[in-house]
Amino acid sequence: MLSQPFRQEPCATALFGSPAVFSQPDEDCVLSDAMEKLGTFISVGRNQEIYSEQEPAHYLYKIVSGVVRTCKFLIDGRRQIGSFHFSGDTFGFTSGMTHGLSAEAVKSCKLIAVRRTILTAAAGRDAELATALWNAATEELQRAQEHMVLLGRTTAAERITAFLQGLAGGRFVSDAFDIPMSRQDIADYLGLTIETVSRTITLLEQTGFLALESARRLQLRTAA
Amino acid sequence: MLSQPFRQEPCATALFGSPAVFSQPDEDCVLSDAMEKLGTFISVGRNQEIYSEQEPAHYLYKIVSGVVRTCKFLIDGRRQIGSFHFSGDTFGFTSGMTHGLSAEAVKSCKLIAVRRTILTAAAGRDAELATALWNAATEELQRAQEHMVLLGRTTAAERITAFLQGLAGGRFVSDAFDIPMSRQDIADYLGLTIETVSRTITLLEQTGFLALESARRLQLRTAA
DNA sequence: CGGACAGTTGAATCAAATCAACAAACGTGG
DNA sequence: CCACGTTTGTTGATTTGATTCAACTGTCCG
Repeated sequence: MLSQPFRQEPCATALFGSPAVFSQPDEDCVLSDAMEKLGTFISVGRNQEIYSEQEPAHYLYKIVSGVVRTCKFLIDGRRQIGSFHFSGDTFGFTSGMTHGLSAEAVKSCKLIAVRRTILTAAAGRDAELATALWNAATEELQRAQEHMVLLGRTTAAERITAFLQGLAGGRFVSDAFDIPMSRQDIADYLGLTIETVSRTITLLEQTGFLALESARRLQLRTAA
Repeated sequence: MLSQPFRQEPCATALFGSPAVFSQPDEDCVLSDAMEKLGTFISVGRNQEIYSEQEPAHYLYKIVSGVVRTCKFLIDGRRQIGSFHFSGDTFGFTSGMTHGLSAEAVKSCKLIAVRRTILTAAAGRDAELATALWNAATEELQRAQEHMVLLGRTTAAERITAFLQGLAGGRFVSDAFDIPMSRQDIADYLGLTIETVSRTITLLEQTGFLALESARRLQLRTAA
């Protein structure tokens, strides 16, 4: 199973030492297979909530198709998107009984939902599955850690560049691709405002770093 | 086992919905006990490196005493501290074969190091330990997710406030406590500069939010 | 066609960074 | 114990990258 988007090419800007900004292709399918076997199928529409912050965490989810964002809100409405998830990804990892983030469909999604109790029970009988679960959690942790660097220590242009390269994944340069999320989603993911996102993309286009086919579709050029 | 620092009181500013900014007291000691049994004892001096980014990840560590920071560097030297760890904490979780962050002693530390292979083998035989490992990883993930909100969507004053409240933990107001890390460490943790950290602390002192006993020791007041 | 979003662009403002100087604390050795 | 250099922290003046406020354009869809 090759999850199409979000594989990271050797970073063009050479800013980062480590390669993977987003989720990688799922090498051991132990977890995936288990979820398909144990889970039930659900559909959610665009912008529909899958679960919300503070809600008891009964399920883990695997994405069959679509895109999901997980996010946190401050009381005054400020929003931080923690991660985007794509086909093949598993999300919903939580410590404790309740979700720390909410999850929403960026566009309509087909999901497989597995009860945590069932999955952990299966993991108790299957050491390989237990390891796969642990790996999935640490991979998500690693992505979060990389994202912290982006949020804490980089400029708007660097964030947008890294984000788009992550989206483009292993694609060849000059292959155009779709941006499934809105500018507001990108802004809330990168810790910026919509205006800055828009301006910076325009700037990168003028620099020749990318070419916009439409607002939601573009291609990257190698040149810095 | 009560790890002294870093328990979160109900957030005074009511900014955040969720309680735990940092590590909580270790409720199930399964992991801790296993590590003590399987691990070897090591000492590291102040600012000494425990492991570095990209290095093969052979060990997990439990802190007996001292404070550890984990961090990532950009090629031009910019640094982001991902987390601070205190007595009782376990750190060194990694997906894949190599560490994604480096770890350094903020002040001299006594650690217990356990080979990953040994720990995962033990987890294969002990479902309870496997669960404990998974929990530890997801707890770290949750802290990372909360930190992303801080880095992406809050002001300098909010970051400093949240950080100091996290450090103070469950202490009573007017109990003074030590700050084990430098201003530079705080800055690199919160995505700020030393100057801004220093200025903001001064500001919070003038506001009456806190009282500085010395640069490395202070007490919080409830009043905003 | 027209209303509602979604995205872009411009001008003014501001929070934090930068550049620079100073002060306080620390450790080391005479 | 004090002198001295070094590190760590504070404060001031200025600059700047990103935000804010505001207007405008493009696009989708009944």
